[in-house]
Amino acid sequence: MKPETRVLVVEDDRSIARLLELELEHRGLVVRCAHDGPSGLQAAEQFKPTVIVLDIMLPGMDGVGVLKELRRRGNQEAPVLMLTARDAPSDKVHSLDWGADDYVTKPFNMEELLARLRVLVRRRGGEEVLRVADLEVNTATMEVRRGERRIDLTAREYELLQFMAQNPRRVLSRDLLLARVWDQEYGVETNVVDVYVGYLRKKIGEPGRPRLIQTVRGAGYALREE
Amino acid sequence: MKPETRVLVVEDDRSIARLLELELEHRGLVVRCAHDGPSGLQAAEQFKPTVIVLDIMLPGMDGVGVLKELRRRGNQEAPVLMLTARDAPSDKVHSLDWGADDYVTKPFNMEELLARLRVLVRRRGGEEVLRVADLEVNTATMEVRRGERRIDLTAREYELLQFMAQNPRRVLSRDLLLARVWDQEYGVETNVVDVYVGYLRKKIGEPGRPRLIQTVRGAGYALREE
DNA sequence: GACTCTTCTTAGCAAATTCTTAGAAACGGA
DNA sequence: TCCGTTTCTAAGAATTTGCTAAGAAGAGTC
Repeated sequence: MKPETRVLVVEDDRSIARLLELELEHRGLVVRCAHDGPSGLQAAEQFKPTVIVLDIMLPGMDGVGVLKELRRRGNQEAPVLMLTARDAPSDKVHSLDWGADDYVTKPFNMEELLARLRVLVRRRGGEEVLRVADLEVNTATMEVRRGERRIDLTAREYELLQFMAQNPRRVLSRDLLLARVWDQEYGVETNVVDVYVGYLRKKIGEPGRPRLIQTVRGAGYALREE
Repeated sequence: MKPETRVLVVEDDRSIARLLELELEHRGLVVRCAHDGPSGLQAAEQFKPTVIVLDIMLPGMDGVGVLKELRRRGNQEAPVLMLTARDAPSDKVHSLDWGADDYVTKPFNMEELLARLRVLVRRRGGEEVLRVADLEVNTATMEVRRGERRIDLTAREYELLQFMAQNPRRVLSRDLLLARVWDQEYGVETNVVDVYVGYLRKKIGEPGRPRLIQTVRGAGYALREE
């Protein structure tokens, strides 16, 4: 997930909100919390989140109301993940119907929530095509092309390339890549990153053209032209 | 929902019928009520509804009978939402089996009923025939063809294929497919998806042509040409 | 009750992927 | 240029993943 992914959590239960905030921040996301409908709406305007986690039960205005209002305004593109109570099955139908993109029932499993969040972020805008020079990464179909040529990547190779394409020009340290692509804790001794950069270079390289993945000695790698 | 959406309610309990009528009209739908099977059938002919809400328990001829007759006539394209009693689970199977498109158990939640109705209407109004290469999936008749060849699928196989056809080219993870097609909670360990993809491949495959359902190793499956 | 059809599980094989290792190559400061 | 450090890469071991056959369980049908 992009480091600059912004998550708005709208949840009146402070301890749940706090838990979410900590977990999400731990994953490198930028988090903002709101504890009722109106402030949630306001935050959606100001904070411009990439994705919104919305509790269906809120004081003042319930989650469905917030959702409706968000969709009515129309300027709100962020996908919405609903938090619903286990014993209110009709809510699911309802919220999906009003434009929620997915839902998780409380009490939720954090891994599941993160997984669903990741899906939403990835598919934001439906078909997101990342471009660097003549390299294209389609995050919906997971297709990678270099000019006309289609490139087959393994899962890991793809994840690495997608992450780099989401952060073009930026120098990404091995530690960062390990954390984001390999989910590794800090301080593991390995050179997988180097190895995979090697794989990618071999696959996306065009003879006679400069490499897109550049080595920044002592710092890491960067995906960029020239 | 489109304002010109026409709903036929076939329900012998006058107060329930009336409630539905008011609620639906309040949402801008055009409503007609019938209180027994034969007049329901007649109304279906004359009123030409977009969608039919049908009680399974009716005097004279029960809902399943009406449904059968509707489907037998064939000129009746409208999707049918069944109203079933809570304690008659076998009815559900029956009615879905006879061509009902969805059902709601009584006593029903009005919001849920509306949501389901909306889904049915949208499905109708939307693309009826999904196409990927020379594969056709008719969501109205549930017919599947590959070129000239008609393909017989089981219910599950069909649901899986329809979902994939509704998301062509896109890589669909096993988790997503489990959630959408199997209604599974997150985190279940199973390989049903793989097995059913295998079934589909065997049925929709054409010798000497590349498979339409592609495996994206480590990620999921995608329905696409080439 | 036997038969059929469908759904789903299990288990084992085959193949692809992931990651480690270790030596080669490249780099940059003196 | 030389040398220590960093990066690259080939090769192979270990693990994971996907596919399929076979069959159990359940429901419907004759």
